Amino acid sequence: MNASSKLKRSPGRPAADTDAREQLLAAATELFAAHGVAATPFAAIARRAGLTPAMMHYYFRDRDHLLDCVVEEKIAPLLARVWDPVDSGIAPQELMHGIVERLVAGIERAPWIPSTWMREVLNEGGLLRNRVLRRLPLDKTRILSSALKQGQARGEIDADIDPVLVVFSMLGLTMMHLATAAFFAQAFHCRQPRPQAIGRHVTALLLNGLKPAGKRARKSK
Amino acid sequence: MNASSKLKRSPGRPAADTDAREQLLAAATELFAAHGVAATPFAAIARRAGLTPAMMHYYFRDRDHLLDCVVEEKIAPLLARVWDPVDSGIAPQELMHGIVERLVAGIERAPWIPSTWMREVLNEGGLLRNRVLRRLPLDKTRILSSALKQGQARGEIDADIDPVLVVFSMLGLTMMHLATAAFFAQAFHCRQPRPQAIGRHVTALLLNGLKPAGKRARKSK
Amino acid sequence: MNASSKLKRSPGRPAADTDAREQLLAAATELFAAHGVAATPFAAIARRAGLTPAMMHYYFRDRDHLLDCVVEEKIAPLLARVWDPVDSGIAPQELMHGIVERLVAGIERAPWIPSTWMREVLNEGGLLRNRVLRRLPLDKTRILSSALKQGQARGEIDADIDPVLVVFSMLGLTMMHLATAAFFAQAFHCRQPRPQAIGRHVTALLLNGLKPAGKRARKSK
Amino acid sequence: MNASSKLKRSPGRPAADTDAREQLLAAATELFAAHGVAATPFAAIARRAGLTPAMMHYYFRDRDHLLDCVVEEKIAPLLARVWDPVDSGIAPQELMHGIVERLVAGIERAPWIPSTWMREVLNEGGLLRNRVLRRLPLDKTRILSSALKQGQARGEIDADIDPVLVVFSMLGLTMMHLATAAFFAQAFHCRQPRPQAIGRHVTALLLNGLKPAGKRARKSK
DNA sequence: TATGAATGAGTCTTCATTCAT
DNA sequence: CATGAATGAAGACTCATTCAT
Repeated sequence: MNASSKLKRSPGRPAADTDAREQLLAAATELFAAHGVAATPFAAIARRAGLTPAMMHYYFRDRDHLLDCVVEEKIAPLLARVWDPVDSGIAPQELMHGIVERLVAGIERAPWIPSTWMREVLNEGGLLRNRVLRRLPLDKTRILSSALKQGQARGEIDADIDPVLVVFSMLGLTMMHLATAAFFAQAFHCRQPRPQAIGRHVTALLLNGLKPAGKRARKSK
Repeated sequence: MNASSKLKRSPGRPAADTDAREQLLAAATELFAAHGVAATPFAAIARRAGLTPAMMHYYFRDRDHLLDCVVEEKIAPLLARVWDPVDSGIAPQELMHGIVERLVAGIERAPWIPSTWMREVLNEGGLLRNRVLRRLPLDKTRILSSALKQGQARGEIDADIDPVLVVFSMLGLTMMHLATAAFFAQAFHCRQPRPQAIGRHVTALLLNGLKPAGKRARKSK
Repeated sequence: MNASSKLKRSPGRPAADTDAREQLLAAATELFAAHGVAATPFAAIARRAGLTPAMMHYYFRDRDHLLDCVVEEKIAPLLARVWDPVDSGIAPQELMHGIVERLVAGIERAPWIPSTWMREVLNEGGLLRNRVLRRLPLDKTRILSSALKQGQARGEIDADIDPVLVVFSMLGLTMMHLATAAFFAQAFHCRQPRPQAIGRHVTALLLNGLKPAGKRARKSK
Repeated sequence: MNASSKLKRSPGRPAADTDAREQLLAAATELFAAHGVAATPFAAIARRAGLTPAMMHYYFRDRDHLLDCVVEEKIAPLLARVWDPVDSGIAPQELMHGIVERLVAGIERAPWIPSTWMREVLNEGGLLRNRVLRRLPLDKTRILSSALKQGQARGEIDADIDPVLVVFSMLGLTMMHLATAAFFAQAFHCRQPRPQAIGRHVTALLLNGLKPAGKRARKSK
C-alpha cells in the first residue's frame, strides 16, 4: 500500500480522520457492490457512513479520485497477495490451486469484490476497468500461461485449452460463483454455497479439465 | 414474440411505428451493454435512435416498462431457444455441449447480451435480475442437474462437482468469456478470441472436467 | 444574425418559445452587466425571467453555450452595425465621429453592453474576451488605423498619437463613460450625463487631440 | 499604512505573521485581477500563497473584511500618492500631466490595479466600488475641475469639454490602456505597449484635446 | 499561530416525466 | 404519431465559515 496514494492522510496520526476515511471507503465498496459504481450517488456513500456528502469531497476530491483510491487501496493489494507467490518452476496445477485458494480467502474479507469485479472490471465500459488493467501483474500471469503451455507440450494438459484464456476462466469462474452465490440460491431454491465449497468446485472443474487422464481413470487402468 | 407483450401497437398497421420501436429497443440494448442500465439515460437511447425522448415514453411508458420489454422480447426468447431442446434421456455431456453451442450462436446475433447478463442479471442489485429470474426455464435446468447426478452415481462424473452449480459455471463461463473478449485482448496484448473459439474452449474445459478419464487417456490404453 | 447560431429554434414558429428564449437572454445580459458573468448564477437568470433553472439548460445547454449565444446574437450584431460603414477614402476624423455616434446609439438600446464590455472583454480573464476577439472586424479597424497614419504623414495628426492604440482609446473611452455614468454622478454629486452628451465629450476630446492646431484657435487668431 | 486598519496584529512581533499576511494580500490582488473578486474563492487565495484556507479567516475574518483591507492598504495609498501633489495655482495641463505620470508609475509596482479598477470600481455592482468611493480625494479632483473651468473661461480650453467628466476620462483612459495592453497586442497582432508609452499616448491625447490651439500652432504664431 | 475536520448552503447540470398541440 | 415546452427532483461539486486542537 503506497502512502503517496492517499489524497489526505495526517502522517503521524492515524486517528480520527483515518477512521472516517476508512468508513467512507467501506461504505463506498459496499454500495458499489450492491448497485454498481455509476448508480451509487456520492451522497449515499456519505449517508451510509453517517457523514455529510461534503466529507466525501474532502477526503476524495471527486468521483474519479474515489475510484482511484478504491483500486489502489483495496483491489491492488488483493491482486498482489493472490499473485505474489506465483513463480516459475511450480506445476501449473499447483499454481492454479493456490491462486483460487488465495482469491477465495482474500474475498472472504472483502466480499464486495466479486460483484464489483464483474460489473466494473470485466464489463466493457466498467468504471474500474482501466484502473485495474494497469495494476494487473502481467508478469505473474505470463508465468502461469507459460507453465500451462509447457504442460501441453508434455501432453499433460489438453491441447484444446487456451493457456492464456484459462487465466481468465479461472479468475472469472471464481469471481462469478462468489458474486452469484445468493442469486444461485434464489434461482434454484437451494442453500447458498459457502466460499470454501465454491473454491473446491472451481478447482475441481479446472484441474480435471486440465488432465487428459483423471486420477480415477489412471487408477482404474 | 407475444403480441400481448407489446405495450402499444396500432392493430392494423405494423409498419413505421414498429420500426421505430425496434430501433429504440436496439439502441437501448446497445447502450445497456456499454454503460449499464442505471447509467443509460432515457434521452440517450432516443438520441441514438435519432428520435426524441418523448417517443420513448410513447412506446414504453417509463423505465420499468422498457426493462420489461427488453427481457420479454429479447432475452426470454434466447433462453427459450437455448434450453428448449434439453430433454431427459440425453447424456449430460451432450446436453451441455448443445447448450453452449446454442448460447454462443444466439449471442452472435445479440452481442449486447453477455455484458448485460453479467451486469444486470448476475449481480446483486442488477436491474434485470428478478425479471430474468422469473423467466428461467427451471424445469429444463433441473433435467440437466438430474442427468449430472445420475452420471455421478454411475461414476462417470467427478464427485467433487456440484451438479447444480455447474449449470451456472457453464452459462457464466460462456457469458464471461464472450463479454470480456475485448478486455482479454487488451489485457494480454493478444488477438480477440472469436465466439466459436470461446465455445470450444469452454466446452473443452467443462467436458474434460466432467470425465474422470480423458479421451487421450483411454486412447493411450 | 445567423440562424444556425441558435441552439434551439422552431423554424416556422417564432411564437412562445422564442419569447422565453429572448426573455432569458435579456435577463442574462442585465444580470451580467450588474454582477458580472462569473457572479451570475444560472438560476438567477431564470428567476428573473420567471422561469425555472432547468429552462436555461433547455435553451442554452450550459454556461458556455449561453455565452456563445450572447456574443453571437447580441454583441456581434452591434459591432457589425458600428463598423460596417467604415470604408477607405473617408477622413479619419469623420470615421471616428461616425463610429462613436453609432456606438452610443447602439448602446442606448442595449445599455448592458458597456459594463459587460469592460468587465468581460477588456479584462484579462474576462469570460467573453476570446469570443469577442474572434468577432472583431479587424479589416475595418485597419482601415481606420491606415487613415490615421496617412493623416500623420500629411502632418494633420499629432505624431505622438499611436494610430492603432487610438482605436482602443476611442472604443474604451466611450464604453467607460457610458458604463460609469451612474458612478460618476454618485462620486461627484452631479447629474448623470446623458449618452448623447457623453458622445459629444468623447468626440471633442478625441478630435481636437488629433489636430495639432484647433480650428477655433486658428480662427481666433 | 495605518496600524488601526489591520484586523489582527501581534503588537510586539511584526515578523513572520506579517509576511504571511502580506503574501495572502498579494495573492488576493493577483487573483482578483485575473478572475475578478466574485470569481476568486477564498481557498484559491490561500492555495496560491501556500497556506490553508483557514489562515485567510485568521488574518481577515471574512470576505468583506478582506476587501476592506485591500482597499485600505493597497488602493487608498496609491490614490493618495497620485493626488496629493495636486494643488490650486497650478495649470490644469500640468496637473493632468503629473497625475497620469504618477498613476503610471504607481501601477508599475502594482500591476493588478488597472484590471481590478475597471472590474470592481468602475462597474455597477463592482465589489470595491463603494469602498473606493469613500476614499476618493474629492477635494483634489475639485481643484482640477476648477482649474479646467477657469481655463475654459480664459478660452484656453475647448468649451465642449466637460471639466468634471474629463477627470474620469483621464483616469479611465490610463487604467483602460494599462489593463488592456496584453489584450490589445493580442487583438491587433502587435507588441504590447509599455506603460511609459501608454502614459505618453494618453497625455498627448488629453492635452492636445484640451487646447484649441496646439503648441506648434502657438509657436508658429 | 496554525491546521485539519466538518458542514450547510448554494450552483451547475442531468434526467425522467408530463402535457398541449 | 410525434414533438417541443416545461418542470421537479436529484446528483456532483464548490465554498465560506466554524471549531477543536
